[in-house]
Order: sequence, then structure tokens, then C-alpha cells
Amino acid sequence: MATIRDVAKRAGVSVATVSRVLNQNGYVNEETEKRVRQAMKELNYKPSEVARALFKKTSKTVGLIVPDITNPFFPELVRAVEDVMNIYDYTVILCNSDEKAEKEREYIEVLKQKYVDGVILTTNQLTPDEVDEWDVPIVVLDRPFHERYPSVVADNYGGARLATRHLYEMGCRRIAHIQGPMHVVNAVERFRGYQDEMMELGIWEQRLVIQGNYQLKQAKEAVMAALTDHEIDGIFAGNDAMAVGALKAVQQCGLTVPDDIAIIGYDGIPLTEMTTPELSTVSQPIYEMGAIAARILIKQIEGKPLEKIHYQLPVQLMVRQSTSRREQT
Amino acid sequence: MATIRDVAKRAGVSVATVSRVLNQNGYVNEETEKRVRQAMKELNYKPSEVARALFKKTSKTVGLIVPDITNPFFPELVRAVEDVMNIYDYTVILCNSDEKAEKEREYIEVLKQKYVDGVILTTNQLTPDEVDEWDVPIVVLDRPFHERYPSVVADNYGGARLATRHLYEMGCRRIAHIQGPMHVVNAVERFRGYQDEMMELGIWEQRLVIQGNYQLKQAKEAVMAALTDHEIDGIFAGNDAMAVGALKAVQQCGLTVPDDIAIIGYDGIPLTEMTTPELSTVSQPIYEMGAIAARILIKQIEGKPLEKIHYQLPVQLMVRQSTSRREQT
DNA sequence: ATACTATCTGTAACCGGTTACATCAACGAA
DNA sequence: TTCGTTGATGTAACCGGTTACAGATAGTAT
Repeated sequence: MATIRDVAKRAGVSVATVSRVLNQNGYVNEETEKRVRQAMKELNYKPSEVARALFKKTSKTVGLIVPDITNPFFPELVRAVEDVMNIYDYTVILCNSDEKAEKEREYIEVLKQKYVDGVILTTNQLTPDEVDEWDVPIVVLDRPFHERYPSVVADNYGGARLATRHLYEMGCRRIAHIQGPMHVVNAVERFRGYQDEMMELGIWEQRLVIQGNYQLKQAKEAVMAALTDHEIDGIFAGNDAMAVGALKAVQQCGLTVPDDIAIIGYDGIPLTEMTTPELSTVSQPIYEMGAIAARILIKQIEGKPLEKIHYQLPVQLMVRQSTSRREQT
Repeated sequence: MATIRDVAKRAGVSVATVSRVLNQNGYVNEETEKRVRQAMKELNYKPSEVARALFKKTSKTVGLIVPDITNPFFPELVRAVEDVMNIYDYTVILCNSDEKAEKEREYIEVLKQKYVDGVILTTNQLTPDEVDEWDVPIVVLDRPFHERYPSVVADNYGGARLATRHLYEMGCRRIAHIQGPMHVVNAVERFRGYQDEMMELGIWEQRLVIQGNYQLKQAKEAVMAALTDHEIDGIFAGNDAMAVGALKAVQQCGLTVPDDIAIIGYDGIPLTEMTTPELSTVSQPIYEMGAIAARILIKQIEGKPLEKIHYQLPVQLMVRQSTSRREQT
């Protein structure tokens, strides 16, 4: 690998001049610049990002911490972040935390040792106080966190109300909700949206709440159990995976969707269009969320002012077969 | 951030000694070591990976180039790579190439500038000659490439024969195949497996081959068209997404799966268990493939000998509802 | 007593960039 | 003529680690 000194020698100039050409700063004579560029080409010179990082303490790299890329909500988010970062010549280190605070801490430590310029967090078991000490630009994605940290989230509460009301309008009166894990903030918000809407509609009942953990399997079993207990005519699942679980449970019990029980999910992952019947869902602008988070992080890194630090994006009700009944109220 | 010189000063030793403690090499007196470790703790010292990388030309980082993380085959693969790399204290830079040679080249360039220690390629539009010049340890994953590059693939040819024969045994005689894109090697292999098996069974017909591009939508439309043309009683799709497309097409035409048409996919992604009926498929050991690739790469990086450079893992026929007929032959 | 070896530590060069500072030429203004 | 400014370039320190080499001490073999 050619170094800057090789280039300097070949072009008959000093390393400072080569560096000036490289960074387009300071004065360089046009003729000289040509010679330098020529030398670079001849030697196929590419500057070492590492050497540069050492001096500048910035590496054109960011960390992206997600709970689990295997969860179908995240690939699109990750893709968005990568796409935008790529445009601005940043590179993305992917980290799976499994929602474990310890893993998050370890990753942050490593990322800092590598001089990453910033981190996007889509998971969060940590306290703001702890994050304060990291001393790296942070953007929180998908999970609301704390005032002083820029964040990009969707309207979980509103989306949940939307879904609940939609089931009501489709004629459902005993609407169950499969909760996500209560240590995840957006699951709590969705639950609250559901609860408030149910109360406003005057049909709230504690026993319609089913405990879930965002996983298909567990949701399926929980719904199976719930179905035998008390009649239910609609299910609002805390995410799409659980909605599929519910769908399977209902079908397995010999009931039909949407006529016996209508089902709506949450997230809007591609999966929802692959089931039969296709699943209604509250669609989040996943790609956009990732893209915005990436842009905010870059602005922060480059010290530009953020015109806004908290983004709450609107969600969209996607009505598909799983809630499309004839007999509407 | 404390530097090695800060630690040295505090412990009353030279930087060389601190470095020796850090790397556990050379002679260091027990007492001295204690003082140094104490100083490190007090200053919360973490060595700069960047400075280290500059000197050692190794960064404890690897690149992972995939076509598109959004394709449901890849998250598990990526996760496996990340998990294993993490164990060995490597960090993973994720790159989406969209199967474009140009993007792959750009990424490699960037990765080299960052002194990555190796690269896992799960995509490949490039010639071995070109890759030769990269001068970075490479492992090719999921796509067979070239003799001299270590690779981890599944038995695409065998799996395709397995799937085809399974449909035959379920009573299908006019078995269509939805091809993946022919510029992707594993799609070609699956096609060849299908073709050979069909010939051996004496039921091969060129017109049963349907052009696909690994995408659900396109496959669905192609199958719709094919269904009206000539009767078909079984479909072997080149991947699971296309199998779902086929399923939707068949159902939309008022036919039932598996009784009118049996369907089997390929890959074994979680999606196949979410449809109704659940999809039979040829399951690849995705996680294991990623994990092995990661281990091989590490061995290469660390200069250890590989006992084997080409891994072809067995696939498994997963018989589910979409091919479970009563009337078998 | 001498030579040799093992243990322990420090100095300084090096990795490949960036940049503060110095130098020098040319030119216009005072 | 002198000074100030702009343009162009080079020297060398610096970023924070690693390591070759040298030097010192102590113990052991001859």
C-alpha cells in the first residue's frame, strides 16, 4: 500500500502539500496539484482512514445497536440507516444487544475505542444518566427515551387507538389486546392507547388483555388459551408477529378471520401481506424512521444545529382482509 | 480519554512497560504490573483501537457484504456472523450491495482503507481475478465462487432434487419450477437439480419452467399467468418468498393447496411457518452457515491452517401442510 | 573471577496521516 | 524604500499505540 510519503516523493513535493491536495484546503499551485494527483493515480494511493482517525479522532463510522436483526421489524430500519450513512461516506457497525443492558454497555465501550463518530440506539435498557457518560453523539430510534436525546419514533399511542377504533367500527365489541413486553416502552404506549380507546368506547375490560412478548409462538399459545376462556370478537396485537400467532390460533380453533374474529397487527412489516387472509395492521414508516435518524445523527456529528430533536412520525392504518367484514355497524 | 502515557506517568513507569502489561508479553515485574493495572483502573483507561490498528495494520473489524438485509434470508446469516465475531472480539461492518458489482468494489475499497482484517461476501458479481487483487482474507458465503476462496454453501443441487422428488412422491406429475435469477449461482444450481430430477423421473418439460427473480410479487404474477396456460399440479419455488407468491396466486385462482397444487419452497426462513397452509420447504442451516463462515474467516486472519476450505452443508426437507396430500402414489 | 543468561525497564523510532509554524517570492500600498 | 498581504511550499511535531534495541541487575555456570 502506498503512503502519503510515497506520493510526495513521486510528485517531488512534501507530504504537507499532498495532504492539502487530499483535503482541498490551504494553498496549492494548480500545476503542483496536477502532479500530485498524477502520482496518486500512478501509485493507486488511497489514504489510510485509520491514520486519519487517529489524528482527527473521528472515523467516519457509526454504531447501530438493535435488539435483534432477526426480528423482522429491524432489517428495513437497518437498511435505511446504512443507505443514508453510505451517502455521506459513513460506515455502519452492526450490534445486536438482545435488549440486554450489559451487551449495550460492552458495545458502546468497543465502539468508543474504535472512535465511532456516533451511535444509533434502537434498544434501551439503560438510564439517561448512564448514557450521559458515553460522550458520543446518540440518536434514539423507535423507542422514546429522554428529553435531551434526539429521537425518532412513531405515534405508538395514536396508532393503538386507531387500531382499536377500527375494530370497533368493524363491529367488534369484545376486543382483546395482546401486549408486548412491558419493559419495552413502545409496548406500554400501545397498551395505553388501546386502554384509553376502549374506555372511551365504554367496552374496557381488564380480562381482555393478553400477555405477550412480541413473539409469534408465545402469542399463539396465549390466544389459544384466551379463546376457550371467554368469547372475543376482535384482537389487536401489539406487533405483527403476534398477530400472525393470533391468526394461527384462531384458525386452529376452527374459527374464521375476520368473520368470527377480526385481527389487526402493528408495525406493517412485509409479512403482513403474506398471510391468508392478509393482515390489517398499523403501518409505521420504518424506512423513513431509519433514514431520519441517520440524518439527525450526521447533523449532530457535523455540529450542525438540529431544527428539531424529537420526531414523531405518523402511522397509517392498513385495512386488509383480516378486518374486512361485511356486517359493519 | 486517558492515554497510555497518562497511565505510564501515574504508575511511574515507561509506556513500554504499560504496553507490555496490556499485551501480556515481555517481562514485567509482578509488583510493577500491579501498579500499572491500578493506574489503568484509576484513569479508566481503554487503549485506542485506532492507534493500535495504525501500527499493527489490523483493526479487529471485518466487513460483511450482503445483497440486501431486507431479504428475509439474510438477517439470520448476519446475526450468526455477528455472534461469532463478537465472541472473538471482532466487530462487523454491514454492507448492502444490491448484487451490484460497482457497490461491492466501492465497499471493498472503503473497508481496506479502514484496515478491516477480512471480509465475508454473500454476494458476487465479481470475477476471482478481480478479488485476487484485494489482498484481504475473504470467505464466500451462500454462493459458490472459486476453488481458491474458502466457501460455505448448502447443497443447492441436492436440495432441489429432494424437493422435486418429494412433490413427485406426493403424486405430482406436472411439476413447475419458479427459477431464481440466472445470474445468481445458487439459483442455477437449484434449477439444475430440478431439471435432472425431472429428467430422471421422465417428466421433464421445458414449459414447466417459470421465470422468477426471487421476489414474491413477480413470482405471484408469473404463476398466475402460468396457471391459465397449462395445468400444473405441483410447484417447486426457487426460494420461500416466491413460494408464498405462488401460494397466493394459486389461492387467488380459487384452487387449493395442497390438493389441487402442492407447493414447496426453498431456504427455510421463518416466514414459511407463518402462512396458511404452512409451507413445505428445503431448509438450509442458515445460522450454522454464517457461524462457520465467521469461524473460517477468523482462522484465516489469525493465520491458522484450515482443515477444510469448502464447506457444503446438508439441507433438510421440511414437509408441512403445503405438500401433505392424502392421495399419495 | 569471569562469562553468560534471565529478568526487568526505558528510550526512541515507527505506523500514516494532519497541521501549526516558518520561510520565501511577488506585488501593491504607504 | 519599507511594510503588509497573498500564494505556495516545506519542516517537524503530534495523534496513541507497539516494539527494536540498549542498559542494568542478579543469579548461575565455568
